[in-house]
Amino acid sequence: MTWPRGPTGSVSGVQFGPVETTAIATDELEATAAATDELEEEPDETGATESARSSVARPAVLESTEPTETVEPFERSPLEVQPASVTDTTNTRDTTDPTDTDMNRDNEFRREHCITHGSPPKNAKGPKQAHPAGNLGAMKNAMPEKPTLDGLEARWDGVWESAGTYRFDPTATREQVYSIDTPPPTVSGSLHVGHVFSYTHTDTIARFQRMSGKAVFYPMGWDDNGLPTERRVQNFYGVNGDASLPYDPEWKPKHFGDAPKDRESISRRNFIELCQQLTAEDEKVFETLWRTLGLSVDWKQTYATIDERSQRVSQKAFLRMAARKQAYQLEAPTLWDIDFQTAVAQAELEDREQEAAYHRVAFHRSDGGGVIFIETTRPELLAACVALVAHPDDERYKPFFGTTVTTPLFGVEVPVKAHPLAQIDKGSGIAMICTFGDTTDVTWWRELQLPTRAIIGRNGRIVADAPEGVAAEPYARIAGKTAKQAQAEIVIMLRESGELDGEPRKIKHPVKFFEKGDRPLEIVTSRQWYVRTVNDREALMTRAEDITWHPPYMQSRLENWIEGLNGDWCISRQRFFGVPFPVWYSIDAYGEVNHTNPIFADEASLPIDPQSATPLGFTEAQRNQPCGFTGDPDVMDTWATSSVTPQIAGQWDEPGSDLFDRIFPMDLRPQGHDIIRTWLFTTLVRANAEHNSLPWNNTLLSGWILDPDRKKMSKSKGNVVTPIHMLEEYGSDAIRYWAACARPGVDTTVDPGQMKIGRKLAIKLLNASKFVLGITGGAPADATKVTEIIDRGMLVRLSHLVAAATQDFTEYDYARALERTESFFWGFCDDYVELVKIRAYGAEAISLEASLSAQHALSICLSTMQRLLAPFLPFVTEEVWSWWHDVDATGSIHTQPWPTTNEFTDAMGAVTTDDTYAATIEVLGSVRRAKTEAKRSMRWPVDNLLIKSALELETTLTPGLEDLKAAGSIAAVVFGTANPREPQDPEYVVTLALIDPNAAPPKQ
RNA sequence: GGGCGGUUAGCUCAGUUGGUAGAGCACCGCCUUCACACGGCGGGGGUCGCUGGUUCGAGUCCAGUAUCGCCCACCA
Repeated sequence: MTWPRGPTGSVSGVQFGPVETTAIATDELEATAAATDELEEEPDETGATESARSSVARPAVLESTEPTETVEPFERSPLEVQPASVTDTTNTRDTTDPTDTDMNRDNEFRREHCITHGSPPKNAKGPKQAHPAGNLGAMKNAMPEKPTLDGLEARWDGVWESAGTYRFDPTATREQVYSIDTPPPTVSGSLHVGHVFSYTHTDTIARFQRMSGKAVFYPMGWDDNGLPTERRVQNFYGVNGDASLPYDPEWKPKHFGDAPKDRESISRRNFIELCQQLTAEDEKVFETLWRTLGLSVDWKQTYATIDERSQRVSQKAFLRMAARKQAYQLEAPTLWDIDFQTAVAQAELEDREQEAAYHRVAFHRSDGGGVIFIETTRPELLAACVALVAHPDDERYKPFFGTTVTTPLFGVEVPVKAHPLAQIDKGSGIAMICTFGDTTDVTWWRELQLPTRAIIGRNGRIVADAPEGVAAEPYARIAGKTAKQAQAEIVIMLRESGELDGEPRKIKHPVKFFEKGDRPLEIVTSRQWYVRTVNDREALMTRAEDITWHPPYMQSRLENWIEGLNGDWCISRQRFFGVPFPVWYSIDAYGEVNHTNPIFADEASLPIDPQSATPLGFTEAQRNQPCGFTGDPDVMDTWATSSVTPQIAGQWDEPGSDLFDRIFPMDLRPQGHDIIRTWLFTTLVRANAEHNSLPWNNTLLSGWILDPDRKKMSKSKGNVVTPIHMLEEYGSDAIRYWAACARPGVDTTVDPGQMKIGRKLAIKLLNASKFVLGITGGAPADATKVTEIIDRGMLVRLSHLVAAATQDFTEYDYARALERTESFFWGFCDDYVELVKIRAYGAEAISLEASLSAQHALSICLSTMQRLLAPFLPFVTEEVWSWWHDVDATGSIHTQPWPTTNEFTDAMGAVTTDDTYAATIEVLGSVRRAKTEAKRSMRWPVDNLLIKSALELETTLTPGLEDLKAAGSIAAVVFGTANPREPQDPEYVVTLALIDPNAAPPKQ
């Protein structure tokens, strides 16, 4: 056996205690110290005495047991943790003189071994016995005997609300503010786990910014505007809105959820009141969810997209656009949903694969020279045909350009035109242009200056009267029919006339739908309000580049969209529950409405409803009368309101308020990537035009939530998981953990496994906090007390973590910050705490300085861990923080400063590396592995640990050797030189020389 | 048709300047209750979609390609 070459007497300030006080367990010594000397003392068999003996050396209890001159560990009163059985042995402690002169090293190490593996368990028992609930009341917020996550949500949500923890400071300057353009959820929609997912991402950022010292402006809006709400109100109350009816203040709904099919017609204002009643209920449900989830929203900063402010802001912004000529009105072909009977915008389209059939139809050449075959999927539009078109280079049709043909059945003479959009290889290469079958028709119609022959009505049926020049008799057979019925009839008629060549060929092709609609869109001519976007393409593209995108690749989504813009933004909708246009039109003496000179409302009068308000210079009696006026019947597109959410939340409309200037341009727009072309784009359009600015500097895109089959979750698919159930089952912190693990923009699976891990982490934080605070007594950390190299090494690591996590958050990579912090935290629990807990408890042989060093390092690290985890696990971190901080006096953990590396400067002293700490836990891991391989408990005593090292590991390891020995129950450590000829680990080989596999397990 | 992203252990996913493949879960084994059994320790498991190229060296860079998903498009 090699003699230890380690330090003599004192190791890094660890001073060996007097021999007389050493507790020795006989059995352990017999089992493990066989190679060393005989025992010198009898063990003390009584647990109580052991406990007492070990406890007396604990710095944490000294102050409250015996006022001695040697110990003053805490600046303020620690826990009352001394065991009842404490005896006056305090003074046996000798912290000044190692006096090892009479001892040979063998004895010294053996004794140390005995102490460390014999005492700590009993030591550790000390606080547990000594922490009756009554005493714990001395804690700021009673640390429970058995910590639990249950009930934390309700408890802390209440505290935060009454304390105003998340209130925005309206006096903060723009530089001090961090403002968030929170997405207003559609309250009439169902709650689902996707909400929880993406809002959690935002909340982690908000909490980080708040702790970083920013005044966080984090409002909540409710999107109760638009069609989903209308649809619910119609079905729930059994009513229909009718803009032509007068408001009836006495009117009350007769049905609640049991409405008959024939609906009652009510005025727009009555209808809107119902919408507001119903959505108010929905908002409560959402708020409950958000509070349970722990969103750090300022609940004083709320709005609804249909409330008075939203209407005022929308109308004000509209009037300004109209004044700038950015908004204009036009009668033009419009994308039209025949069921909702409203115009829809390009952004609200989606393609759906539909069954269709090519019908090969003969057009007779007017010169009598035969027929030209076209192929169409919409033969029912034959009566609406205004031209044929082929590609200018198509040799087959070149001869016919400029000539005319006659439409089958209806006998209309139409020109044959050339246009580059016509595709040579599609169908027969020549297409019929109808007004209007699709958007290409509109392009051709406009660019080739063709006449209009509209036959599809706003209800989707063929209109009653044939357009001019169309044969009336055949037309009568399709009039009044739906498109589908008309198509069947036309096929019959074409067969009868022999102008259908062959049978229709079935195909599948994409057809444009309104995203909320059930039947394909039609294109009808109507008068609508538009906002210019196409002409601003370049400016918008520049704005898109100026936004910082998280993740960056999402930028191309917007650029794609901007490049593909093919028309201005149609903002008027022929619906009821929305923001009305603050516009009237005069009516001339003949009853014709004058649309060219709209009468705009005065900004000061907003919000107004032109259906009930009277324009200046008119009386209400003149409404809808010749020489009178009429109100614009339409409402704004939901995105026309949503696109000014920064202005709404910032109270842009409030005359005396400077709030808007303090929060705009905002810092962050979080949202789903599915609404880049709508919400993100339109907000950009509005801010660009109105403020010549970005609406916000960053946008954070969340991914989709997928069910376990990797399908997008949606209500219609019936695979939606109710978030409330998950929150109840796993706890809010656990759900937040799951959400925060997902990188920005990454589609994510609902994963109960990940939620369990989050719960595990939260529970671990409870227990680790309880344990550490049990050791330190909850005293505040004092960086100057950290002296041990091993403690400083851990803090070096911690400072790296803080720097990295802070950087992650700055880059909106909350997930990486969480990953790092979580990983460090488990290492802290498994390695550092295990390594130093015996020293921190302060067994007899350990110096006060060494013990305090561990205690204060533990305090520093615990405080840092709790704060770093606070953005992710707000409930459990507040709970454990409250155990050792007076939350009432010094505030919530969520308003504490975010950790900075400056906090560690003093504590780290001159130590700049974690070499010793790293090497020590590395060796400790090897010891564990060896014990596991020997199928022994981690507490199994090791008599002699041999470390063969190719490098000078000894020097590195020495400062932490006593901790290593204590944590590994190791009596002695021996260093050897590695044989360079043996294949081995490049750094070292650990051999547990003397585990006696036949020995009995250590006695309890 | 244009664009974007994914493809790494059975599963869910990391892998930041190219340098000996990672985590958690699941699985297997061990340790029992001395903060935590809602625990601890350890182990097995991957030719990083495929093919080329650059390089001393490629999961990482380049060029193709397959496949899944998404966005966009003038889809007769």
